[in-house]
Amino acid sequence: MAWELSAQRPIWSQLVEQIQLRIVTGRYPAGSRLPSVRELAADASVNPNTMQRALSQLEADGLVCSQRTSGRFVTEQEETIMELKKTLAKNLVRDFLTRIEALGYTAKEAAQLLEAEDAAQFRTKEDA
Amino acid sequence: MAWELSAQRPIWSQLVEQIQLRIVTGRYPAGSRLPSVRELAADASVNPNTMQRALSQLEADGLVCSQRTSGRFVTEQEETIMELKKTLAKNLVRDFLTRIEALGYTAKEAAQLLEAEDAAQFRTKEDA
DNA sequence: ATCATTGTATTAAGCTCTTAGTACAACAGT
DNA sequence: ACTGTTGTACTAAGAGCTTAATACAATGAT
Repeated sequence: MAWELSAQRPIWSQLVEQIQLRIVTGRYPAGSRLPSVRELAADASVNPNTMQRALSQLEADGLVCSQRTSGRFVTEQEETIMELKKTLAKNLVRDFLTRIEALGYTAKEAAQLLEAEDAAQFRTKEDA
Repeated sequence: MAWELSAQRPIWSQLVEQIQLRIVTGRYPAGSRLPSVRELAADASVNPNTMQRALSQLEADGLVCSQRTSGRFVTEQEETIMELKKTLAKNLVRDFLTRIEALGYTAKEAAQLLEAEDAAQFRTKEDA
């Protein structure tokens, strides 16, 4: 999955989310070394300062730690990562429920919409 | 539902979404007169210019129309409103599916998470 | 006719975000 | 010892968002 950045929100914030995603999905495994700030920035077509800001945030959250001159590493505590994954999922679900109910749908109807959309995506993939 | 504004995204954009919500849920019925720009701005604790920008966007989308000096009115075409509701719901579902799958969950697991969270919310409401 | 209210427009200031460019100390590899 | 890479820090500029403060023409109510 490449970097997907929108101008509608702070880029550094989107970078935080997408690096989190790469960590919880194992693309950046626990304890592994991250690409350098400059490398990540170039890959995302973003200024190094912006990437640095995102990484500082991740470091403040305890998800990565920097070794000053040898690079930056993902935390070795796999439990922290699993917990993050659960939190992200729970927030996603909670936000979705809040929004869909604000629109006037019940949770049951939301589940039906979800099934319908999933089936539609499945068909699209099959056709491809 | 009061105005819920975050500093993380452009306020005018959030105002657009929340006014859309008030329209599709019938709080601002089709054909009805909206509060004045200044009134809405004061209610949302926002600068009139910011509210004006949101309303201009809604007008460009054909959801409201202004009568220059007598006020602004919700479109009378209820079909437009119903269509917006469906579109908003579909986008919500699609985005949720995309994000939850990016986290590593299948659509089925997502549905289970949804049920679990809904049950949790139900319990919370019962306790209150 | 008068006056308040309507949408709309304009200018200025302050803020955050982003980019660009530069710089420095600490370490690894040679 | 030297060189390149590392994270980190700083300044400057430009863009967008928000607020503040006005201003104006058109209309409705009185």
